[in-house]
Amino acid sequence: MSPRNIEQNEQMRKESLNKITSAALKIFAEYGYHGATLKKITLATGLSYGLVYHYFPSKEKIFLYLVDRAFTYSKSVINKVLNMTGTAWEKIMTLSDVLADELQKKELSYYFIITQQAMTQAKDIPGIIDFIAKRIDHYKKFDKLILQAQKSGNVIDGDPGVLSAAYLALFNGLVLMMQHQEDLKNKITSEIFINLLRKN
Amino acid sequence: MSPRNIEQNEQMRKESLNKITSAALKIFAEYGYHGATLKKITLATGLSYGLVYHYFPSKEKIFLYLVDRAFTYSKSVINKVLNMTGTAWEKIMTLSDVLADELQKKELSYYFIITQQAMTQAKDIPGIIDFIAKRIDHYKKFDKLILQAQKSGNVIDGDPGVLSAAYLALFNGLVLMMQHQEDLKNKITSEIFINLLRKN
DNA sequence: GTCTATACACTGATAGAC
DNA sequence: GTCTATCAGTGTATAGAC
Repeated sequence: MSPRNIEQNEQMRKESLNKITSAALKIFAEYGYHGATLKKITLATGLSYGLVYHYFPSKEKIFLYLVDRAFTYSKSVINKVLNMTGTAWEKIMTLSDVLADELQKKELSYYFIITQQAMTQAKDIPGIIDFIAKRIDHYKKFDKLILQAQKSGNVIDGDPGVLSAAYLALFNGLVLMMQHQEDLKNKITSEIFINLLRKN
Repeated sequence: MSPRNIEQNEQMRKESLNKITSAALKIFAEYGYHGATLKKITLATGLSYGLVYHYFPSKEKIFLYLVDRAFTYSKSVINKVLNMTGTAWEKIMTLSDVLADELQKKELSYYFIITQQAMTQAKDIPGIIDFIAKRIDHYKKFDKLILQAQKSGNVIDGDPGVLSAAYLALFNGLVLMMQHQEDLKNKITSEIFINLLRKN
């Protein structure tokens, strides 16, 4: 019960939890919600089977925990750009740079994939729809950004909601495509995203 | 054994098979490969559980059958456009029209979704990677089309492979997004696709 | 061709020792 | 905090009657 032991325990706890969540993220992303089994996850951690239940009460809760982190992550990326100084169009260009950059990283891809899964294959999880609805509002900020950039003549005409959906769909589609098409890596630039919206 | 009975049997066979495959397509698309259970599928057909195994030897084979049809379907859509008369750019515009149109239909969406699943969540199926690799070659024809349209100055500069990947990714992303965002229906026009590639 | 009943493996979750 | 052993429920697939 000495201070040192408490500290050590806390450290062990952190490490194990981290191993579990990052293994779970990978397995969920690679096999889908139902295809991901606790066995696959624990095998990927190197830890024992039962330990997962020391940190999470159920498979479902692990998934929801990760989906929540996914939204937190993507929120932080978007907010960082929104809070910059500059015109709406400059912000869109910066966001495109950031996204093209993030596309190279496995982690963000995984987060986007499990969010996709939550919305499409996890109907069995009670309350998942509300869970996401609460968190998805954030993306509406991007609609406003597009509207502003339309007014300044940088973005093509059209329903801002549709354009932002297309922008996100393009990103999402590329994330998925890169999962099984390694040769695309490093070839995707922000130009692709910008061209989708740019007026002349 | 009279001719009439043979005919009737053939008819019954066709109907049941059709019920099974279309129900399976829907369930696979809505729940993911592993989330789709034979129980859900048979429940959706209205037929009995065991009957599925009269037509398919395994769940896996049903899925592969549908993935194969998915490629056949998308091939036919692309080929129809490619075989038209006109410039490369005209063909791209026509394809964009067709895709925006198909996006409204449930069936093509389902086919695209299960193809996506095959590539991301179905690693458990032995030989699935080769199965897809054999069929995916077809999309390279679109790369050539883009290259031609670049030469005539209609499409932006850049790696044709990347551009065609982005074009497909955009379509794929929109398909997925429309699964859980009904309000996008009828709002997506071919302009979205064309703007991704258009030069000035 | 269609159905119900059943075998068998796997999965999520729990119990209890260390 | 970590582990192994085990239970109950579900899923795929099969057997056999009609």
